[in-house]
Amino acid sequence: MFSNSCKYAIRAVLYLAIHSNETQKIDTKTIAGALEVPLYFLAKILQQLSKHNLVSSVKGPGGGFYLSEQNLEIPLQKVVESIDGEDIFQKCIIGLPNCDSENPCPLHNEYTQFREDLSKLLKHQTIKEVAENVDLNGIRF
Amino acid sequence: MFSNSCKYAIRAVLYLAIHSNETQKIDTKTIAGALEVPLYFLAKILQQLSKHNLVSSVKGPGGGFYLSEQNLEIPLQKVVESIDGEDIFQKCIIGLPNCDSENPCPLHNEYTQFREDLSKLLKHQTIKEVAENVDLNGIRF
DNA sequence: TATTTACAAGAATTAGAAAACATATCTTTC
DNA sequence: GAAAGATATGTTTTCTAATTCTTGTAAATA
Repeated sequence: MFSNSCKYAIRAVLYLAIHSNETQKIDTKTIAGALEVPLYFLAKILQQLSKHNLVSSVKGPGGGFYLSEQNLEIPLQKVVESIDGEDIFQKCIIGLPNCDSENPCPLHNEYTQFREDLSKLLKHQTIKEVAENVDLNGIRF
Repeated sequence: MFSNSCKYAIRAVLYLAIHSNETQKIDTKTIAGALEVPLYFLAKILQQLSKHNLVSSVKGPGGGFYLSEQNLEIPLQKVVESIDGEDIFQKCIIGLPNCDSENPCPLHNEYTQFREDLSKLLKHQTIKEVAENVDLNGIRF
């Protein structure tokens, strides 16, 4: 479903949502250690997210990545789109170019149902909201 | 979600379900042409399916691939599993090793819902049943 | 206050692994 | 002997990973 890059991006953003703020920046090494993902690979992903203004960063001593109040209001979908492309949820599940409700493939309806469920979560909930859920339910990442 | 190989496999099997039978074999070239997929790549996939006894084949002149009555009773899930592995539907959507209902990741519940929907289709419906739906609704592949 | 120094992100390059795609040869069957 | 799958090998492309160098910032120091 998601690429590895995208999985790491989601986890990193949620991690930052919980552990960072304007005055509490976190460097790549710490994040990579906490999530147990490849350091340099994660660094690249964070740079991509930074370039898209989905996470904030400060260079230099005491610097690192963090989520600003603005960042926290972004829907999680933006993170997914910035890594895996905007059409990840629009493509046919078995790869047909012209699969839609008019010409559905055999799996179209089941898939559409899911797509809407997950899309609802990603599109309408902000990073902040998802992260708050994480806190509440003792969810791990 | 599915690999290209798996997408091609699903489409090829459904194509065979509709257009072939014991006396009506279809050669790789024809299938690849109909589905507009790479010939030699598809050939390899069909051989994998054949080795797993998910499709039937006959060599020599007039030979080709087809689905036996037995093949038609196989759930589509077997096709997916034989190409993309058995655990494709059991893995956490953001890659956490110990994500389950006890320790759910933030997307766990939404994903579980989908997994069950799609799994129902793949596991409990035979290739024959899915293919019949295709015929009924003028679905394309 | 100006300058140095260290730290951490940014950017570009290289390398390795895996997936996708292609070809050639062998084997079976008609 | 010709047709068609089976097998084995080869190439290309994409994805993932690692390295190195550059740039910017903060803190220390003279």
